[in-house]
Amino acid sequence: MESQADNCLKSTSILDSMSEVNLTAYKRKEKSLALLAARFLRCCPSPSGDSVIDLNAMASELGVGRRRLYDIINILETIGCATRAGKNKYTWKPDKIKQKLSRLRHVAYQQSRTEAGEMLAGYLRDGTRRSFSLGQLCERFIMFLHTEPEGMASLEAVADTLFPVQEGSDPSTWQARKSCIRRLYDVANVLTAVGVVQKVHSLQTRRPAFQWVPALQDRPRTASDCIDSAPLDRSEAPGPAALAAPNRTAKPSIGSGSAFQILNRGGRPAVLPTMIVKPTVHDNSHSQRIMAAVDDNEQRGTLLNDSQLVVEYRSALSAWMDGTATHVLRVED
DNA sequence: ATATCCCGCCAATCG
DNA sequence: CGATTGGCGGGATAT
Repeated sequence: MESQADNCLKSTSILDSMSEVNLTAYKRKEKSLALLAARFLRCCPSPSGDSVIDLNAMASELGVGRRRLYDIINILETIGCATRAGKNKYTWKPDKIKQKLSRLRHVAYQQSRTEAGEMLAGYLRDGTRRSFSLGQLCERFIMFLHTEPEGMASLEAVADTLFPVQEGSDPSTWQARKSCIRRLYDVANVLTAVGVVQKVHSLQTRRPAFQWVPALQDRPRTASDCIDSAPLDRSEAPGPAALAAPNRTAKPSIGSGSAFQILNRGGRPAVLPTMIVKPTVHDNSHSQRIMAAVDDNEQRGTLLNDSQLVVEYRSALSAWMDGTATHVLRVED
């Protein structure tokens, strides 16, 4: 039932049936999950405090079948801003996002990459029940970003870890990996709509990737602009500037100016980058301690050893992810 | 050609 | 059973 309403054609329509020819514009973009998720969020009761979301109402409101809404709800659930409240009913909890994300980050720093990989790998094979639940992938995706430099990674990179595949593996394994990536697109798209991540283009790889959005406020943005993004980074030569300004940066966060930027230059191995931190302000006792150590290091003109670097990086990145950072991060080679 | 990823069939699950 | 959830991937659309 409910065919489309996009007609408004003005030309032929003869008895054709549904070939491909003319008529146009079918606009696949407008049907994207990302856009639908954005509209979905706009329909969610904005005021804090829990409220109810009715799938059927939402479906008719957005003029879409329920199937797609499940994709969105699943992600929102794993992000913590919604919980099942019964048949066709969900409770909207925008205030819980930050809490859930913090938890995921904590876990991310606890386990190793291999552990993460094994988990999903375990899904495969086990009878015939190989499954990539959107929720699981969503959590893994988020945790993975937390362990990547600048909280950025391409979906292929995510798949390489979550679903490692051998060189001479059988076709079915590669097919599974492909399927994994397809799902990751779904996850990334709704996370983009929520504002947790943003699509960017890796400076070195030049390939599309997704990056964690710093300082996500407590509630999801009433996405309306988060539509697609236009990263575009033409130049190839870092040039003298060497200050490849932070690509995105939507807007200056509210009140407290969480001045914190990561300047990256030169292709570094896909590991944690070497860096020097320059303290400028400090009001957070926790990060203050971290910065002190780094500052000391700087005066000595020496670099911390690898293990220490990792710790420093993560601590600083952690603050960045939270939007509580009050220092400038400078990455050097 | 390659990167994205919409659409909806149909299998679990629920009630 | 029918209805609700939600894997999965064919193949169309965007670049």
